[in-house]
Amino acid sequence: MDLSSRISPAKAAQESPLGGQLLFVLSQLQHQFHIRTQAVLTEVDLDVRQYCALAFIADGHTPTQHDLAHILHLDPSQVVTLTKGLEARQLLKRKTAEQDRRAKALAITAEGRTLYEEAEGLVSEVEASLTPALSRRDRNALRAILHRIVPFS
Amino acid sequence: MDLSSRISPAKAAQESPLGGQLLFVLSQLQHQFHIRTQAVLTEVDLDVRQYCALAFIADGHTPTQHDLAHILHLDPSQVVTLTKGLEARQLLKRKTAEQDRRAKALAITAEGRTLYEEAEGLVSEVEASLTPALSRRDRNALRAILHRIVPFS
DNA sequence: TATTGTTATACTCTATAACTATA
DNA sequence: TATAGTTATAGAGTATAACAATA
Repeated sequence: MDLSSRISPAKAAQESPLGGQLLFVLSQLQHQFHIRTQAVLTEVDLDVRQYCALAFIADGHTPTQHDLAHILHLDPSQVVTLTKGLEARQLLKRKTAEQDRRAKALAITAEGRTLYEEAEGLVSEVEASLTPALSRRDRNALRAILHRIVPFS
Repeated sequence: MDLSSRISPAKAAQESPLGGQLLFVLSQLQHQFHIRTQAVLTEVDLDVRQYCALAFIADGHTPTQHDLAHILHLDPSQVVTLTKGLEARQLLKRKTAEQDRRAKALAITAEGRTLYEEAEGLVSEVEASLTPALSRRDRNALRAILHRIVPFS
């Protein structure tokens, strides 16, 4: 079989019409971030979803489960499992919100913050390793561009 | 309840540690592209996956199912369903590859190309609508940056 | 009457194993 | 002996419906 006539699938994709579309490029990039982040987070026994939940509350603000479901695009029923799991490990607390006794206010614990900071270091390394061609300034510029495209939703 | 003291979940996420991380920003952006593309593609009765498969072969090259599985990060068994569905609609042909009779060479049909071109127009509109703050030149620059980060995998 | 969270469950999607044909 | 594709099925992940408590 004439191997020399076959280019790699990756190169073929890049050169095909698919390779020029943001839909695809973003999907590929996001996929790389996800699997590589998932891999490093095993070191702190977290998955990407748990990490994002901790990152969301790491600055000390206390959103509800509903808020978390909204920003992570999860069903509220999935957030129950997610937050209970983190609470069982003492990484966050779920306390009845005083303004609305139906809601649970999510608050990070001291242990949660410590673990988050360790995890954040690992995730930063992934970010750096996936953007080797970019300086720190370039990475910040990219972040700004991406924010400008969709100012969250 | 004091609504004025509660900011929106989206704004809270943007201002939280989460909002500064490429992992999250890319995930959000990719999610927007996916759901909005999925929505417009109903007009041509395609989903995002089918669209990507057609885009991959739209330039006339004839990858195998294995190649398609690789670039779309799908299990080979899923590609069977995907490609058979498109073949049943005469949008592509699966013919035994002459160099390797185990493999199926995927080739777009005339009808497939016509439908793809229509779909591509719809997807371009989504891209434009999601990047309103960017000129066409800026969008190309972004594509280039993203390609530079991860030159496919 | 609507909303938050919760549970149980149905549903969908993905991964696995076993197989055929070919290399 | 390994690989491409295929099928059936197991497993994981997600969405739905019904409910309790609160607004």
